[in-house]
Amino acid sequence: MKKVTMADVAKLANVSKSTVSQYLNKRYEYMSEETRKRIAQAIEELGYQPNVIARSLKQKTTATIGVIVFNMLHMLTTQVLHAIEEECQKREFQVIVCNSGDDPEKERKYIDMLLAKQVDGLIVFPTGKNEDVYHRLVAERFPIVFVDRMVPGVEADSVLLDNFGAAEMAVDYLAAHGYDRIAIVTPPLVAHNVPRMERLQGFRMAMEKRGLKVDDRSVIAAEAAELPGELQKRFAAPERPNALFAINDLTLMGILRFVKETGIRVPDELGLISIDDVPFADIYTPMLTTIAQPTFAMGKKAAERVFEQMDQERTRKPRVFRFSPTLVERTSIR
Amino acid sequence: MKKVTMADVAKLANVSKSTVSQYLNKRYEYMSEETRKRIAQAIEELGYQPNVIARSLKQKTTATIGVIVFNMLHMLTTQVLHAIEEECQKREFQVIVCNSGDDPEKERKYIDMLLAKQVDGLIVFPTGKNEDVYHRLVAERFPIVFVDRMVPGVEADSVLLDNFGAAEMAVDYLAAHGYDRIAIVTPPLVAHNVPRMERLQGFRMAMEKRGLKVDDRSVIAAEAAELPGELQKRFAAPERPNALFAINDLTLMGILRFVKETGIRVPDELGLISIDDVPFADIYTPMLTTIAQPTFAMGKKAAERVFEQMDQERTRKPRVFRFSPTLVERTSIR
DNA sequence: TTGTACGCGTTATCAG
DNA sequence: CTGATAACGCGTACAA
Repeated sequence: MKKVTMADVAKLANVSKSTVSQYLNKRYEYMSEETRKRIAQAIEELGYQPNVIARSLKQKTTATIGVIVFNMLHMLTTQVLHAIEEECQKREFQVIVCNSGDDPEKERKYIDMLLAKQVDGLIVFPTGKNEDVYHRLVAERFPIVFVDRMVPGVEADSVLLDNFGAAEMAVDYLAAHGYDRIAIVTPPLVAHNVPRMERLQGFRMAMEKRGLKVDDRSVIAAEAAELPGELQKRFAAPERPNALFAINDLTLMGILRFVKETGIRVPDELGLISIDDVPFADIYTPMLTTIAQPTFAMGKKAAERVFEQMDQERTRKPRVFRFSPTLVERTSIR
Repeated sequence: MKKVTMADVAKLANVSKSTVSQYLNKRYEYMSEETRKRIAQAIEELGYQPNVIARSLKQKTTATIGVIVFNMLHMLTTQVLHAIEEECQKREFQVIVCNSGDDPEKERKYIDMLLAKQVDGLIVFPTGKNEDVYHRLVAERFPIVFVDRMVPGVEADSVLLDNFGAAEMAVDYLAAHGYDRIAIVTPPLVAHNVPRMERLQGFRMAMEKRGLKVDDRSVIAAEAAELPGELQKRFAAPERPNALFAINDLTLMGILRFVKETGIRVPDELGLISIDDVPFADIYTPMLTTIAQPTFAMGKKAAERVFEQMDQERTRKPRVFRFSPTLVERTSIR
């Protein structure tokens, strides 16, 4: 049933495979009106569909890119993916999506599989732990771009948030609104997680610049599940913070849970700001002031860059694209 | 650089291509320990990666399935996709994700592209408007399963929520808790959107069974953006509802926006229940009572079914899998 | 146990 | 303008 091939079309149209191939590739110029029609009709009649696999084998290109993310359920991922897909759609490219679950082993395996499948490019939200693979890819000039996180030492295009700026923005806004005991809330800090560290650095610098002291108690780091408990502890101690800066939506959730449990009043007792513009931000009471990432633009840029790398042979120096966050003023800050 | 092929390995190992092929396909049995080692080493040395495309051409199978969704940003989609990906991972399959944006044209185009790419199966959140294509696929016994929505008249595996039961569950729960003027809130009703219609039917039946009257004013249908306005109107009129049943998360958002604007007190003035378990359900005040879809199980089942269809030649009669929703009791109902 | 030769469906080259 | 014929990289009878 699906076995109708170019040869069949050729036979029916009384031409050779080559001619049919020409036709399919729109090289009509050297073709009589007549044969053209015959071929068109034969194709129609047989319901012929070209076999892309065969074409790929010959042309060494698959019109496919691979995307490896570390958490499919994360909203950032979803939105960036969406933008990537949209950009690929324009080019008639398709996207293979893989979820590494932030496991370097899986990531490596996926990269291998995707390469074996001859994808034309790769967009990776990297675990950061497979430097050797990344290096090899870059050395081979294989089109690749990192998103959200970068890998220090690997010279590849990277599409990132201006994490430093985002943290600074948070502190400045909080400080400008009269909060002086600000704590940053984050998942556990691990060195290879660049955005996390950058946000922390940005926080530290901004605090110092503002003359606000930052000590152990200014940074609250915990796994999402433990966060409410951790916060309880911190708020039981003296000099409790009067403002919290959540590094991402997940920690925000933890904070909100804590707030709900204890009944602390936001924004009067506690100012709240976070990175990532959660969908319920303006439905919550109070409405949540956030620092939004331009997820769509980031996804789009990532896709554009792979394509550019594919198109140009020459060795363009890899670039790091820093995207500016947007402050969305709402009412979780007085 | 990436041009190292089986022939190269064969040459270096001093064997023929076939032997290398044997090796790669783990047919070690007919191979001396010695040659095996030589091949292994040659592969290592050259960094050889088999070319899956060539293999696919020969074997007519690509270890790839296509998934076409109508809204990548919807949470249901994300979660189902996640489950699908996970299931594919076990089988070493990969997933090409396409977003139709609920546009039948795009859907059709994507199906064609995926078939041309020789995917081994298809999972579709169908727009419902391409019956001819669906029929052709089913007639050809091409592995396909529908998710979330089904297409009446097309005999294919479908993985769906028990929409009827979900609506009934909502009404029963509301009624049991003393609410008697219940309205259903939904996006515009269009006949080909099966879940929407099923939920409406379930609502109607359940209401009648309970002896609750349902008239024009019991169903509030509007585009997400217009919803708050529509609700305003409805609540200005006499006999305003004292409970709302949101058909999905999007309409829930509209309701919440309306509630926030008008200051209506939930659950005292207004009971609230909705299908889809939004992530902020237990963070919101009051905590939102919801009817959760088993998204993960649904995605898993969908993947399992494509695989089963692929595995068995014989014509199994297509089945419709109805998944039961789960009531998550919280406090938006008194 | 290993090698030869052919086929998978297209595209590219180069005569005709 | 059209048609042989040779790749593309791999799998596999069949032969040795």
